[in-house]
Amino acid sequence: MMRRMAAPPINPREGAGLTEALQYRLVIADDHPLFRGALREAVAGLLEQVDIAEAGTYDELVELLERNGDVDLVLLDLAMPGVRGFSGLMYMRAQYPGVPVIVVSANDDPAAIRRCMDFGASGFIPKTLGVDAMRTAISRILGGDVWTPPDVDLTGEADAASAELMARMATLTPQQVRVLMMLSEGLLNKQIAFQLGVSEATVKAHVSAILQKLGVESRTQAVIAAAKIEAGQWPQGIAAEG
Amino acid sequence: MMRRMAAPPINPREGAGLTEALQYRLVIADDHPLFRGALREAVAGLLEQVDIAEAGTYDELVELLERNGDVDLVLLDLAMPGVRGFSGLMYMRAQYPGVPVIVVSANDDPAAIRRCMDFGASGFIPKTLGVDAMRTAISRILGGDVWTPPDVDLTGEADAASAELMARMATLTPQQVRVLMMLSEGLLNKQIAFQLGVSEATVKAHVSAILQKLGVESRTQAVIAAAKIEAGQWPQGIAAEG
DNA sequence: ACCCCTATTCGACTTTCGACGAATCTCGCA
DNA sequence: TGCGAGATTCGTCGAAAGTCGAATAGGGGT
Repeated sequence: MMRRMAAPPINPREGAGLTEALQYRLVIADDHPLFRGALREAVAGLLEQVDIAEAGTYDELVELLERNGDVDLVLLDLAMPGVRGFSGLMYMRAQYPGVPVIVVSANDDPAAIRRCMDFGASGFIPKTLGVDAMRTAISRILGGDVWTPPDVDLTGEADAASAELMARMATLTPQQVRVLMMLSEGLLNKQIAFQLGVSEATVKAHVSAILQKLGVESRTQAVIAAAKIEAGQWPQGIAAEG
Repeated sequence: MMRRMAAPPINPREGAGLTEALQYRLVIADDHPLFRGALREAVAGLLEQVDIAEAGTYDELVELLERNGDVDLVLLDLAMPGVRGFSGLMYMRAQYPGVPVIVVSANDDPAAIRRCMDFGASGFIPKTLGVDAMRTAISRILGGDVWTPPDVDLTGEADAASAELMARMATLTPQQVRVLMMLSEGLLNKQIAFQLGVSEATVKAHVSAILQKLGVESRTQAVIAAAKIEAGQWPQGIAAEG
Protein backbone atom coordinates (compact mmCIF):
# COMPACT_ATOMS: atom_id res chain seq x y z
CA MET A 1 0.00 0.00 0.00
CA MET A 2 1.21 3.47 -0.82
CA ARG A 3 1.76 6.23 1.61
CA ARG A 4 -0.67 8.90 0.59
CA MET A 5 1.29 11.80 1.96
CA ALA A 6 4.99 11.55 2.41
CA ALA A 7 6.21 12.22 5.90
CA PRO A 8 8.43 15.30 5.95
CA PRO A 9 12.09 14.84 6.73
CA ILE A 10 13.13 15.84 10.19
CA ASN A 11 16.02 18.16 9.75
CA PRO A 12 15.69 21.08 12.10
CA ARG A 13 17.67 24.15 11.12
CA GLU A 14 18.60 23.00 7.73
CA GLY A 15 22.28 23.41 7.09
CA ALA A 16 23.39 23.07 10.67
CA GLY A 17 24.78 19.88 12.15
CA LEU A 18 22.31 17.43 13.48
CA THR A 19 23.43 16.68 16.98
CA GLU A 20 25.20 19.63 18.48
CA ALA A 21 24.07 23.01 19.64
CA LEU A 22 20.59 22.92 18.18
CA GLN A 23 17.61 24.36 19.89
CA TYR A 24 14.92 21.86 19.16
CA ARG A 25 11.41 23.15 19.37
CA LEU A 26 8.66 20.69 19.93
CA VAL A 27 5.05 20.69 20.92
CA ILE A 28 3.25 18.11 23.02
CA ALA A 29 -0.43 18.08 22.22
CA ASP A 30 -2.47 15.93 24.60
CA ASP A 31 -5.47 16.69 26.73
CA HIS A 32 -4.09 14.89 29.78
CA PRO A 33 -1.90 17.29 31.76
CA LEU A 34 -0.35 14.51 33.79
CA PHE A 35 0.62 12.63 30.69
CA ARG A 36 1.92 15.78 29.03
CA GLY A 37 4.18 16.32 31.98
CA ALA A 38 5.44 12.77 31.96
CA LEU A 39 6.09 12.93 28.25
CA ARG A 40 7.91 16.20 28.64
CA GLU A 41 10.18 14.68 31.26
CA ALA A 42 10.85 11.70 29.05
CA VAL A 43 11.84 13.90 26.14
CA ALA A 44 13.77 16.36 28.27
CA GLY A 45 16.00 13.56 29.44
CA LEU A 46 16.68 12.73 25.84
CA LEU A 47 17.68 16.08 24.40
CA GLU A 48 19.88 18.76 25.83
CA GLN A 49 18.69 21.86 24.07
CA VAL A 50 14.99 21.57 23.75
CA ASP A 51 12.10 23.96 23.97
CA ILE A 52 8.92 22.09 24.76
CA ALA A 53 5.52 23.68 24.51
CA GLU A 54 2.31 22.03 25.62
CA ALA A 55 -1.16 22.16 24.16
CA GLY A 56 -4.24 20.73 25.79
CA THR A 57 -6.60 21.35 22.95
CA TYR A 58 -6.34 21.44 19.22
CA ASP A 59 -6.92 25.16 19.19
CA GLU A 60 -3.97 25.68 21.46
CA LEU A 61 -1.86 23.58 19.16
CA VAL A 62 -2.89 25.62 16.14
CA GLU A 63 -2.21 28.82 18.01
CA LEU A 64 1.29 27.65 18.92
CA LEU A 65 2.01 26.74 15.34
CA GLU A 66 0.64 30.04 14.05
CA ARG A 67 2.72 32.08 16.41
CA ASN A 68 5.87 30.07 15.93
CA GLY A 69 5.87 28.29 12.63
CA ASP A 70 9.25 26.67 12.73
CA VAL A 71 8.50 23.76 15.02
CA ASP A 72 10.67 20.70 14.66
CA LEU A 73 8.23 18.11 15.86
CA VAL A 74 4.71 17.70 17.15
CA LEU A 75 3.72 14.88 19.46
CA LEU A 76 0.04 14.59 18.80
CA ASP A 77 -2.63 12.65 20.63
CA LEU A 78 -5.54 12.01 18.34
CA ALA A 79 -8.08 12.05 21.15
CA MET A 80 -8.20 15.73 21.90
CA PRO A 81 -11.15 18.03 22.38
CA GLY A 82 -12.14 19.51 19.10
CA VAL A 83 -10.76 16.68 17.06
CA ARG A 84 -12.22 13.34 16.28
CA GLY A 85 -9.98 10.54 15.21
CA PHE A 86 -7.77 11.32 12.28
CA SER A 87 -9.18 14.74 11.59
CA GLY A 88 -6.52 16.34 13.71
CA LEU A 89 -3.73 14.62 11.88
CA MET A 90 -5.26 15.38 8.49
CA TYR A 91 -5.67 19.00 9.38
CA MET A 92 -2.12 19.24 10.61
CA ARG A 93 -0.71 17.69 7.47
CA ALA A 94 -2.81 19.92 5.29
CA GLN A 95 -2.12 23.16 7.11
CA TYR A 96 1.49 22.61 8.10
CA PRO A 97 2.94 20.09 5.66
CA GLY A 98 6.45 20.88 6.77
CA VAL A 99 5.97 19.99 10.41
CA PRO A 100 6.67 16.37 11.27
CA VAL A 101 4.07 14.74 13.46
CA ILE A 102 4.42 11.79 15.76
CA VAL A 103 1.12 10.33 16.77
CA VAL A 104 1.04 9.36 20.43
CA SER A 105 -2.01 7.29 21.11
CA ALA A 106 -3.62 4.98 23.61
CA ASN A 107 -4.87 2.97 20.70
CA ASP A 108 -2.47 0.35 19.45
CA ASP A 109 -4.71 -1.16 16.85
CA PRO A 110 -2.55 -2.00 13.81
CA ALA A 111 -5.20 -0.68 11.46
CA ALA A 112 -5.26 2.68 13.20
CA ILE A 113 -1.49 2.83 13.19
CA ARG A 114 -1.32 2.09 9.53
CA ARG A 115 -3.89 4.73 8.82
CA CYS A 116 -1.87 7.31 10.72
CA MET A 117 1.20 6.48 8.68
CA ASP A 118 -0.86 6.67 5.53
CA PHE A 119 -1.87 10.16 6.50
CA GLY A 120 1.74 11.18 6.68
CA ALA A 121 2.71 10.78 10.30
CA SER A 122 6.42 10.45 10.92
CA GLY A 123 5.89 7.84 13.55
CA PHE A 124 3.50 6.20 15.91
CA ILE A 125 4.09 5.73 19.60
CA PRO A 126 1.55 3.81 21.66
CA LYS A 127 1.05 5.12 25.16
CA THR A 128 1.51 1.63 26.43
CA LEU A 129 5.20 1.95 25.67
CA GLY A 130 7.67 2.11 28.52
CA VAL A 131 9.74 5.22 29.11
CA ASP A 132 12.93 3.78 27.68
CA ALA A 133 11.31 2.36 24.60
CA MET A 134 9.53 5.63 24.08
CA ARG A 135 12.78 7.57 24.27
CA THR A 136 14.57 5.37 21.79
CA ALA A 137 11.59 5.59 19.49
CA ILE A 138 11.56 9.37 19.62
CA SER A 139 15.29 9.63 19.09
CA ARG A 140 15.05 7.28 16.14
CA ILE A 141 12.33 9.42 14.63
CA LEU A 142 14.27 12.60 15.28
CA GLY A 143 17.13 10.97 13.47
CA GLY A 144 14.98 10.69 10.41
CA ASP A 145 13.72 7.15 10.69
CA VAL A 146 10.11 6.18 10.63
CA TRP A 147 9.31 4.29 13.78
CA THR A 148 6.27 2.19 14.56
CA PRO A 149 5.72 -0.51 17.15
CA PRO A 150 7.83 -3.51 16.14
CA ASP A 151 5.01 -6.02 15.99
CA VAL A 152 3.01 -3.99 13.52
CA ASP A 153 3.13 -5.26 10.03
CA LEU A 154 2.33 -2.23 7.94
CA THR A 155 1.86 -4.34 4.88
CA GLY A 156 -0.37 -6.87 6.62
CA GLU A 157 -4.08 -7.08 6.82
CA ALA A 158 -6.16 -4.56 8.63
CA ASP A 159 -7.59 -6.85 11.26
CA ALA A 160 -6.63 -10.46 10.93
CA ALA A 161 -8.94 -11.59 13.68
CA SER A 162 -12.19 -10.13 12.44
CA ALA A 163 -11.25 -10.56 8.80
CA GLU A 164 -10.98 -14.24 9.54
CA LEU A 165 -14.41 -14.18 11.08
CA MET A 166 -15.86 -12.24 8.18
CA ALA A 167 -14.52 -14.84 5.81
CA ARG A 168 -16.10 -17.60 7.82
CA MET A 169 -19.39 -15.71 7.96
CA ALA A 170 -19.37 -15.41 4.21
CA THR A 171 -19.49 -19.17 3.86
CA LEU A 172 -22.83 -19.37 5.62
CA THR A 173 -25.83 -20.28 3.52
CA PRO A 174 -28.82 -17.91 3.50
CA GLN A 175 -30.82 -20.11 5.81
CA GLN A 176 -27.88 -20.41 8.14
CA VAL A 177 -27.56 -16.64 8.22
CA ARG A 178 -31.21 -16.36 9.24
CA VAL A 179 -30.68 -18.89 11.96
CA LEU A 180 -27.57 -17.09 13.19
CA MET A 181 -29.46 -13.82 13.43
CA MET A 182 -32.18 -15.53 15.41
CA LEU A 183 -29.56 -17.05 17.65
CA SER A 184 -28.32 -13.52 18.24
CA GLU A 185 -31.77 -12.62 19.48
CA GLY A 186 -31.59 -15.34 22.06
CA LEU A 187 -34.26 -17.52 20.52
CA LEU A 188 -34.58 -21.21 21.30
CA ASN A 189 -34.22 -23.80 18.57
CA LYS A 190 -37.91 -24.50 19.00
CA GLN A 191 -38.84 -20.85 18.42
CA ILE A 192 -36.57 -20.60 15.41
CA ALA A 193 -38.10 -23.78 14.02
CA PHE A 194 -41.58 -22.31 14.38
CA GLN A 195 -40.66 -18.99 12.77
CA LEU A 196 -38.96 -20.71 9.87
CA GLY A 197 -41.68 -23.31 9.54
CA VAL A 198 -39.34 -26.27 9.86
CA SER A 199 -38.73 -28.91 12.46
CA GLU A 200 -36.51 -28.40 15.45
CA ALA A 201 -34.14 -31.06 14.19
CA THR A 202 -33.53 -28.98 11.09
CA VAL A 203 -32.65 -25.95 13.13
CA LYS A 204 -30.24 -28.04 15.13
CA ALA A 205 -28.57 -29.15 11.93
CA HIS A 206 -28.21 -25.53 10.82
CA VAL A 207 -26.82 -24.57 14.18
CA SER A 208 -24.31 -27.39 13.99
CA ALA A 209 -23.22 -26.21 10.56
CA ILE A 210 -22.91 -22.64 11.81
CA LEU A 211 -20.79 -23.68 14.76
CA GLN A 212 -18.49 -25.62 12.50
CA LYS A 213 -18.14 -22.84 9.95
CA LEU A 214 -17.48 -20.19 12.56
CA GLY A 215 -15.07 -22.43 14.37
CA VAL A 216 -16.82 -22.22 17.72
CA GLU A 217 -18.28 -24.81 20.03
CA SER A 218 -21.57 -23.51 21.31
CA ARG A 219 -24.43 -21.27 20.31
CA THR A 220 -23.34 -18.82 22.97
CA GLN A 221 -19.89 -18.48 21.43
CA ALA A 222 -21.51 -18.07 18.02
CA VAL A 223 -23.55 -15.17 19.33
CA ILE A 224 -20.45 -13.61 20.85
CA ALA A 225 -18.63 -13.92 17.55
CA ALA A 226 -21.51 -12.37 15.65
CA ALA A 227 -21.68 -9.51 18.13
CA LYS A 228 -18.00 -8.85 17.68
CA ILE A 229 -18.47 -8.45 13.97
CA GLU A 230 -21.31 -6.03 14.56
CA ALA A 231 -19.21 -3.99 16.93
CA GLY A 232 -16.16 -4.41 14.77
CA GLN A 233 -17.81 -2.35 12.07
CA TRP A 234 -16.43 0.66 13.82
CA PRO A 235 -12.74 0.63 12.99
CA GLN A 236 -11.26 0.22 16.38
CA GLY A 237 -11.51 0.19 20.09
CA ILE A 238 -14.99 1.30 20.87
CA ALA A 239 -14.74 0.10 24.39
CA ALA A 240 -11.04 0.66 24.37
CA GLU A 241 -10.45 4.08 25.76
CA GLY A 242 -11.31 4.32 29.42
CA MET B 1 -31.41 7.63 42.21
CA MET B 2 -29.90 5.34 44.74
CA ARG B 3 -26.41 4.04 44.60
CA ARG B 4 -26.95 0.42 44.02
CA MET B 5 -23.76 -0.83 45.58
CA ALA B 6 -22.40 1.24 48.37
CA ALA B 7 -18.82 2.30 47.91
CA PRO B 8 -16.77 0.97 50.78
CA PRO B 9 -15.54 3.45 53.36
CA ILE B 10 -11.92 4.38 53.08
CA ASN B 11 -10.51 3.99 56.54
CA PRO B 12 -7.18 2.27 56.33
CA ARG B 13 -5.96 0.66 59.51
CA GLU B 14 -9.16 1.07 61.41
CA GLY B 15 -8.60 2.40 64.84
CA ALA B 16 -5.56 4.43 64.04
CA GLY B 17 -5.63 8.10 63.36
CA LEU B 18 -6.37 9.15 59.84
CA THR B 19 -3.58 11.48 58.97
CA GLU B 20 -0.48 10.55 60.89
CA ALA B 21 1.85 7.57 60.73
CA LEU B 22 -0.23 5.39 58.46
CA GLN B 23 1.28 3.27 55.78
CA TYR B 24 -1.17 3.60 52.96
CA ARG B 25 -1.05 0.87 50.39
CA LEU B 26 -2.38 1.65 46.97
CA VAL B 27 -2.29 0.20 43.54
CA ILE B 28 -2.20 2.08 40.26
CA ALA B 29 -3.64 0.00 37.47
CA ASP B 30 -3.16 1.52 34.03
CA ASP B 31 -1.58 0.17 30.90
CA HIS B 32 0.36 3.35 30.15
CA PRO B 33 3.67 3.24 32.01
CA LEU B 34 4.30 6.93 31.53
CA PHE B 35 0.94 7.82 32.98
CA ARG B 36 1.38 5.37 35.84
CA GLY B 37 4.60 7.09 36.73
CA ALA B 38 3.08 10.53 36.56
CA LEU B 39 0.16 9.44 38.68
CA ARG B 40 2.53 7.89 41.18
CA GLU B 41 4.42 11.16 41.48
CA ALA B 42 1.20 13.07 41.94
CA VAL B 43 0.07 10.80 44.75
CA ALA B 44 3.49 10.53 46.33
CA GLY B 45 3.53 14.28 46.76
CA LEU B 46 0.21 14.02 48.51
CA LEU B 47 0.89 11.37 51.13
CA GLU B 48 3.90 10.88 53.33
CA GLN B 49 3.72 7.22 54.12
CA VAL B 50 2.56 5.46 51.03
CA ASP B 51 3.38 2.19 49.34
CA ILE B 52 2.43 2.36 45.69
CA ALA B 53 2.33 -0.68 43.48
CA GLU B 54 1.75 -0.56 39.74
CA ALA B 55 -0.10 -2.92 37.47
CA GLY B 56 -0.12 -2.75 33.70
CA THR B 57 -2.67 -5.45 33.11
CA TYR B 58 -5.71 -6.68 34.92
CA ASP B 59 -3.99 -9.94 35.72
CA GLU B 60 -1.19 -8.06 37.42
CA LEU B 61 -3.74 -6.16 39.45
CA VAL B 62 -5.45 -9.35 40.54
CA GLU B 63 -2.11 -10.88 41.42
CA LEU B 64 -1.20 -7.89 43.56
CA LEU B 65 -4.50 -8.06 45.38
CA GLU B 66 -4.24 -11.79 45.88
CA ARG B 67 -0.77 -11.55 47.35
CA ASN B 68 -1.55 -8.57 49.50
CA GLY B 69 -5.21 -8.34 50.30
CA ASP B 70 -5.24 -5.31 52.53
CA VAL B 71 -4.97 -2.59 49.94
CA ASP B 72 -6.38 0.78 50.86
CA LEU B 73 -7.16 2.04 47.40
CA VAL B 74 -7.03 1.06 43.78
CA LEU B 75 -6.71 3.63 41.01
CA LEU B 76 -8.17 1.79 38.07
CA ASP B 77 -8.16 2.61 34.40
CA LEU B 78 -11.05 0.90 32.68
CA ALA B 79 -9.18 0.45 29.41
CA MET B 80 -6.71 -2.23 30.32
CA PRO B 81 -5.76 -5.38 28.49
CA GLY B 82 -7.98 -8.19 29.61
CA VAL B 83 -10.84 -5.95 30.58
CA ARG B 84 -13.63 -4.53 28.58
CA GLY B 85 -15.33 -1.42 29.78
CA PHE B 86 -16.97 -1.88 33.12
CA SER B 87 -16.18 -5.53 33.44
CA GLY B 88 -13.02 -4.70 35.29
CA LEU B 89 -14.82 -2.54 37.81
CA MET B 90 -17.63 -5.05 38.21
CA TYR B 91 -15.16 -7.85 38.70
CA MET B 92 -13.18 -5.85 41.22
CA ARG B 93 -16.26 -5.02 43.22
CA ALA B 94 -17.31 -8.66 43.07
CA GLN B 95 -13.98 -10.16 43.95
CA TYR B 96 -12.77 -7.60 46.48
CA PRO B 97 -15.81 -5.81 47.82
CA GLY B 98 -13.77 -4.26 50.60
CA VAL B 99 -11.25 -2.50 48.41
CA PRO B 100 -12.22 1.03 47.39
CA VAL B 101 -11.74 1.78 43.73
CA ILE B 102 -11.22 5.12 42.06
CA VAL B 103 -11.78 5.00 38.35
CA VAL B 104 -9.22 7.02 36.42
CA SER B 105 -10.36 7.36 32.87
CA ALA B 106 -9.80 9.31 29.70
CA ASN B 107 -13.51 9.09 29.11
CA ASP B 108 -15.38 11.94 30.75
CA ASP B 109 -18.82 11.06 29.46
CA PRO B 110 -21.25 11.82 32.31
CA ALA B 111 -23.19 8.63 31.65
CA ALA B 112 -20.05 6.56 31.95
CA ILE B 113 -19.11 8.34 35.15
CA ARG B 114 -22.47 7.75 36.69
CA ARG B 115 -22.40 4.13 35.76
CA CYS B 116 -19.03 3.74 37.41
CA MET B 117 -20.43 5.23 40.57
CA ASP B 118 -23.46 2.99 40.32
CA PHE B 119 -21.17 0.01 40.23
CA GLY B 120 -19.65 1.05 43.49
CA ALA B 121 -16.65 3.15 42.59
CA SER B 122 -15.50 5.48 45.32
CA GLY B 123 -14.72 8.20 42.87
CA PHE B 124 -14.07 9.13 39.30
CA ILE B 125 -11.11 11.12 38.09
CA PRO B 126 -10.87 12.09 34.43
CA LYS B 127 -7.39 12.02 33.01
CA THR B 128 -7.94 15.49 31.66
CA LEU B 129 -7.70 16.81 35.19
CA GLY B 130 -4.72 18.90 36.14
CA VAL B 131 -2.24 17.69 38.71
CA ASP B 132 -3.49 19.94 41.46
CA ALA B 133 -7.13 19.18 40.90
CA MET B 134 -6.29 15.50 40.76
CA ARG B 135 -4.47 15.69 44.07
CA THR B 136 -7.28 17.43 45.86
CA ALA B 137 -9.73 14.97 44.40
CA ILE B 138 -7.73 11.98 45.63
CA SER B 139 -7.26 13.46 49.06
CA ARG B 140 -10.97 14.17 49.28
CA ILE B 141 -11.72 10.58 48.38
CA LEU B 142 -9.15 9.25 50.83
CA GLY B 143 -10.89 11.34 53.44
CA GLY B 144 -14.07 9.43 52.82
CA ASP B 145 -15.84 11.71 50.42
CA VAL B 146 -17.14 10.66 47.07
CA TRP B 147 -15.60 12.84 44.42
CA THR B 148 -16.63 13.21 40.82
CA PRO B 149 -16.03 15.96 38.31
CA PRO B 150 -18.04 18.99 39.40
CA ASP B 151 -20.16 19.34 36.30
CA VAL B 152 -21.53 15.81 36.43
CA ASP B 153 -25.14 15.51 37.40
CA LEU B 154 -25.32 12.25 39.29
CA THR B 155 -29.01 12.56 39.84
CA GLY B 156 -29.93 12.47 36.19
CA GLU B 157 -31.37 9.44 34.51
CA ALA B 158 -29.74 7.29 31.91
CA ASP B 159 -31.83 5.88 29.11
CA ALA B 160 -34.59 3.85 30.62
CA ALA B 161 -33.84 0.62 28.81
CA SER B 162 -30.30 0.11 29.96
CA ALA B 163 -30.98 1.70 33.32
CA GLU B 164 -33.44 -1.09 33.94
CA LEU B 165 -30.81 -3.61 33.02
CA MET B 166 -28.22 -1.91 35.18
CA ALA B 167 -30.52 -2.12 38.15
CA ARG B 168 -30.98 -5.81 37.57
CA MET B 169 -27.25 -6.32 37.15
CA ALA B 170 -26.61 -4.61 40.43
CA THR B 171 -28.71 -7.18 42.27
CA LEU B 172 -26.30 -9.92 41.27
CA THR B 173 -24.20 -11.40 44.02
CA PRO B 174 -20.41 -11.38 43.62
CA GLN B 175 -20.30 -15.02 42.64
CA GLN B 176 -23.08 -14.47 40.16
CA VAL B 177 -21.16 -11.62 38.58
CA ARG B 178 -18.18 -13.90 38.14
CA VAL B 179 -20.36 -16.53 36.54
CA LEU B 180 -21.97 -13.99 34.24
CA MET B 181 -18.61 -12.79 33.01
CA MET B 182 -17.58 -16.34 32.29
CA LEU B 183 -20.83 -16.89 30.45
CA SER B 184 -19.90 -13.90 28.34
CA GLU B 185 -16.72 -15.66 27.38
CA GLY B 186 -18.70 -18.58 26.05
CA LEU B 187 -17.58 -21.05 28.71
CA LEU B 188 -19.50 -24.21 29.50
CA ASN B 189 -20.96 -24.79 32.94
CA LYS B 190 -18.40 -27.52 33.41
CA GLN B 191 -15.51 -25.15 32.63
CA ILE B 192 -16.89 -22.49 34.93
CA ALA B 193 -17.31 -25.06 37.68
CA PHE B 194 -13.68 -26.10 37.33
CA GLN B 195 -12.38 -22.54 37.36
CA LEU B 196 -14.42 -21.64 40.40
CA GLY B 197 -13.68 -24.91 42.15
CA VAL B 198 -17.31 -25.84 42.69
CA SER B 199 -19.61 -28.48 41.29
CA GLU B 200 -21.43 -28.11 38.03
CA ALA B 201 -24.74 -28.18 39.87
CA THR B 202 -23.69 -25.06 41.75
CA VAL B 203 -22.89 -23.25 38.55
CA LYS B 204 -26.28 -24.19 37.17
CA ALA B 205 -27.89 -22.77 40.26
CA HIS B 206 -26.01 -19.51 39.80
CA VAL B 207 -26.95 -19.37 36.15
CA SER B 208 -30.57 -19.92 37.02
CA ALA B 209 -30.41 -17.10 39.54
CA ILE B 210 -28.77 -14.84 36.97
CA LEU B 211 -31.43 -15.58 34.39
CA GLN B 212 -34.16 -14.81 36.88
CA LYS B 213 -32.56 -11.56 38.06
CA LEU B 214 -31.87 -10.34 34.55
CA GLY B 215 -35.34 -11.33 33.44
CA VAL B 216 -34.15 -13.50 30.59
CA GLU B 217 -34.70 -17.12 29.75
CA SER B 218 -31.42 -18.53 28.53
CA ARG B 219 -27.69 -18.12 28.96
CA THR B 220 -27.53 -16.81 25.43
CA GLN B 221 -29.93 -14.01 26.23
CA ALA B 222 -27.93 -13.28 29.36
CA VAL B 223 -24.71 -12.71 27.44
CA ILE B 224 -26.61 -10.57 24.94
CA ALA B 225 -27.87 -8.42 27.77
CA ALA B 226 -24.42 -8.16 29.31
CA ALA B 227 -22.92 -7.23 25.95
CA LYS B 228 -25.49 -4.47 25.53
CA ILE B 229 -24.42 -2.89 28.78
CA GLU B 230 -20.80 -2.97 27.77
CA ALA B 231 -21.40 -1.69 24.27
CA GLY B 232 -24.18 0.74 25.08
CA GLN B 233 -21.72 2.74 27.04
CA TRP B 234 -20.00 4.14 24.02
CA PRO B 235 -22.87 5.46 21.94
CA GLN B 236 -20.90 7.69 19.63
CA GLY B 237 -17.37 8.98 19.28
CA ILE B 238 -16.83 5.67 17.59
CA ALA B 239 -13.61 6.36 15.79
CA ALA B 240 -12.67 8.95 18.34
CA GLU B 241 -9.72 7.46 20.09
CA GLY B 242 -6.58 7.51 18.02
C1' DA C 1 -29.74 -16.61 72.56
C1' DC C 2 -33.04 -16.86 68.81
C1' DC C 3 -34.87 -15.95 64.33
C1' DC C 4 -34.81 -14.39 59.65
C1' DC C 5 -32.75 -13.38 55.47
C1' DT C 6 -29.34 -14.10 52.03
C1' DA C 7 -25.38 -16.26 49.76
C1' DT C 8 -23.48 -20.43 48.41
C1' DT C 9 -23.54 -25.04 47.78
C1' DC C 10 -25.32 -29.53 45.96
C1' DG C 11 -28.20 -33.73 43.93
C1' DA C 12 -32.13 -35.40 41.18
C1' DC C 13 -35.05 -34.61 37.37
C1' DT C 14 -36.67 -32.39 32.89
C1' DT C 15 -35.68 -29.78 28.89
C1' DT C 16 -32.71 -28.15 25.43
C1' DC C 17 -28.63 -28.53 22.69
C1' DG C 18 -25.59 -30.39 19.44
C1' DA C 19 -23.30 -34.25 16.75
C1' DC C 20 -24.06 -37.94 13.58
C1' DG C 21 -26.12 -40.29 9.89
C1' DA C 22 -29.22 -40.12 6.22
C1' DA C 23 -32.95 -38.71 3.07
C1' DT C 24 -34.76 -35.38 -0.29
C1' DC C 25 -34.29 -31.63 -3.31
C1' DT C 26 -32.05 -28.27 -6.43
C1' DC C 27 -28.91 -26.83 -9.63
C1' DG C 28 -25.15 -26.95 -12.79
C1' DC C 29 -22.64 -29.75 -15.96
C1' DA C 30 -21.32 -33.44 -18.97
C1' DT D 1 -30.81 -37.69 -19.56
C1' DG D 2 -27.79 -38.82 -15.94
C1' DC D 3 -24.42 -37.43 -12.22
C1' DG D 4 -22.51 -35.08 -8.43
C1' DA D 5 -22.09 -31.26 -5.12
C1' DG D 6 -24.27 -28.69 -1.94
C1' DA D 7 -28.47 -26.96 0.45
C1' DT D 8 -32.21 -28.23 3.22
C1' DT D 9 -34.59 -31.41 5.68
C1' DC D 10 -35.36 -34.88 9.46
C1' DG D 11 -34.77 -38.70 13.53
C1' DT D 12 -31.83 -40.41 17.17
C1' DC D 13 -28.84 -40.29 21.10
C1' DG D 14 -25.47 -38.64 24.38
C1' DA D 15 -24.18 -34.30 26.56
C1' DA D 16 -25.15 -29.79 28.31
C1' DA D 17 -28.35 -26.62 30.20
C1' DG D 18 -31.85 -25.37 33.37
C1' DT D 19 -35.49 -26.19 37.29
C1' DC D 20 -36.66 -27.65 41.81
C1' DG D 21 -36.02 -28.73 46.42
C1' DA D 22 -32.89 -28.69 50.17
C1' DA D 23 -28.80 -28.28 53.23
C1' DT D 24 -25.18 -25.33 55.08
C1' DA D 25 -23.11 -21.07 56.61
C1' DG D 26 -22.76 -16.31 57.85
C1' DG D 27 -24.93 -11.66 59.31
C1' DG D 28 -28.06 -8.63 61.31
C1' DG D 29 -31.87 -7.59 64.28
C1' DT D 30 -34.94 -8.52 68.54
